[in-house]
Amino acid sequence: MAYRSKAAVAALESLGDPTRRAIFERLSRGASAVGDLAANLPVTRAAVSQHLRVLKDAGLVTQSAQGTRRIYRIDPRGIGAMREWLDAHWVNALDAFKAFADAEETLK
Amino acid sequence: MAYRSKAAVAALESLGDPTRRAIFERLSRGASAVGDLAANLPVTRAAVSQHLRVLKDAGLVTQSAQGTRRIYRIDPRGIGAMREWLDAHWVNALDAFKAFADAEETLK
DNA sequence: CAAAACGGTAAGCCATGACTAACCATTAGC
DNA sequence: GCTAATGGTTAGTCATGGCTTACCGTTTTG
Repeated sequence: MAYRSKAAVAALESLGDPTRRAIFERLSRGASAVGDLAANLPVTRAAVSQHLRVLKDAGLVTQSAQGTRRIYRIDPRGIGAMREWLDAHWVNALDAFKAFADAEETLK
Repeated sequence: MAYRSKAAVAALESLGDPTRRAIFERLSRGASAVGDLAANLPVTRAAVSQHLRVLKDAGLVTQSAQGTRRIYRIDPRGIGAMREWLDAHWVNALDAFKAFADAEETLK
């Protein structure tokens, strides 16, 4: 589970940036090449390339070559890791909240 | 849905920071006062207070007074918004992936 | 093989934001 | 009412990281 949570942390870190979120959202609607992504964003191709590297290192996207074009697409595993992280903390939070509510109750 | 996704974005933005994640993880294991949080973190109380404000604005935590102490606890709604955001993009990604796989198939 | 298309990389600039120190406000307890 | 406890706020510093420009490598195409 340690490596899972590490993946989740990397994913959270990555999606904290607005531009990376924009890239991620675009890719979730379909795979795309670097230049095509950059054409629809207010930053240069170089910036997009750098962001894609971060997203890839975080396990959120995968890359495949098609001639000179690099096609990027969402890697569902990255989302999965985040979901697990969120769910774990959600369960914790609900337990803690329940305990809190019970304690409140017994005080009355 | 717009306001939901806005909440999700704020949550993602917040949890991009390591210190805020540490605070969030601690709170998911139980409510805590500002001073107690700071005592277990490598930053000052002031920094923790600032982070808590961000987390609160993002809908990830709630606050309640107990004497002079401010008790912070996880707000499950924040996590919920993030889950929805993730799930929406997950579905998109899976659809896109399926379409991609089908296209690959028809090429053979 | 030459030129074009496509992207990754390096160096450098600059803005954002995380942090601390100092101060102020509120509540509790003697 | 005075003191301690608790924490929010402000001003200012500094590092992180996002962006651009320029350059280089690879693959395709004529």
